[in-house]
Amino acid sequence: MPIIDVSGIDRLHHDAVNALAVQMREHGLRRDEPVRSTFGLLGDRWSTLIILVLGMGTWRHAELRRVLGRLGSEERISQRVMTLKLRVLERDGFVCRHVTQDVPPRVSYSLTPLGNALLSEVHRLIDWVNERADTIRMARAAYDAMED
Amino acid sequence: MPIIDVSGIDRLHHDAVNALAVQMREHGLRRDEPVRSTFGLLGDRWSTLIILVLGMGTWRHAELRRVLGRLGSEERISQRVMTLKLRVLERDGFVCRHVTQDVPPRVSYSLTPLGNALLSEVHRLIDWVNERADTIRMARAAYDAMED
DNA sequence: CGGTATCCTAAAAGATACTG
DNA sequence: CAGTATCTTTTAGGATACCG
Repeated sequence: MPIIDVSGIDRLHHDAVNALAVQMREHGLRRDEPVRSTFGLLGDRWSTLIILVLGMGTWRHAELRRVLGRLGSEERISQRVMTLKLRVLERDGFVCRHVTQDVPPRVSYSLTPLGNALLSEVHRLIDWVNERADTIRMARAAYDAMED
Repeated sequence: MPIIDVSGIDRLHHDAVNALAVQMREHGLRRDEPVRSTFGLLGDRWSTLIILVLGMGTWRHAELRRVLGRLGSEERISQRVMTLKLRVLERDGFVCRHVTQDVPPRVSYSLTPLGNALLSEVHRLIDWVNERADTIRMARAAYDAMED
């Protein structure tokens, strides 16, 4: 019994499509489930950078913001977006938020063990792409040149 | 000689920040360079799904669009966006586009060897997240419960 | 059939001002 | 200091119509 309606889909692909459909329904490939949301983190403008910086240790809010701005060349992260991204990372268990009871309060952020594990995956993926960066750049040049 | 202006940044982090800054300038962590653009693919709404489906073999344009729509539950990918995403994937060398000289032309898409290598990384990353999906879900539940 | 052009909506991100 | 609220800009994505 097919999981998805395969009418109009090449017979050769029926089984494979159904297997993927099962994976999507049962193994969290839907939006807002861990797989998609984590992939989303990797792709957004700041989350991966935040994880890389927090990989160096614990940071105060203000310092973290400064260094993110400096790393991203001229671009700065707005206070609003940084808080937003840190909240999501904290909610998913990648980032830990420490607050002292001083006035004004001192807030600092660091990676959890889960966050450090994600950092390893990020590093692995960065290395993977870098090993192929020239291939990609050449493919781009070839494609752009072919556009007559 | 520091690569970035470290004034106002905790002394403890100077060296690490500079190392990351070097990596960002020299190893493609900037926007539109392979690392960031590839991470972007992983995070967007359709590219990863396209790679997973093309991992099953060669697809005609119309069929690919149908099956993507079916997989994403109710959501459909618009023709415009599918062409757009496929173009980017083709330009970067992940996807191969075949055109026959029939009238009307028959266009089909498949993964290149580089695309298949990326597919492996995607699968690895999906597995990594799935192994931790329950941890993430529990972190979310705890965070949401704590919001008084 | 596959692609493009045009227009429109929604989501992400930035700027700024204000608060405990 | 860190966070929130409000407003604006930017970008991603969708709907539709039309073309070769």
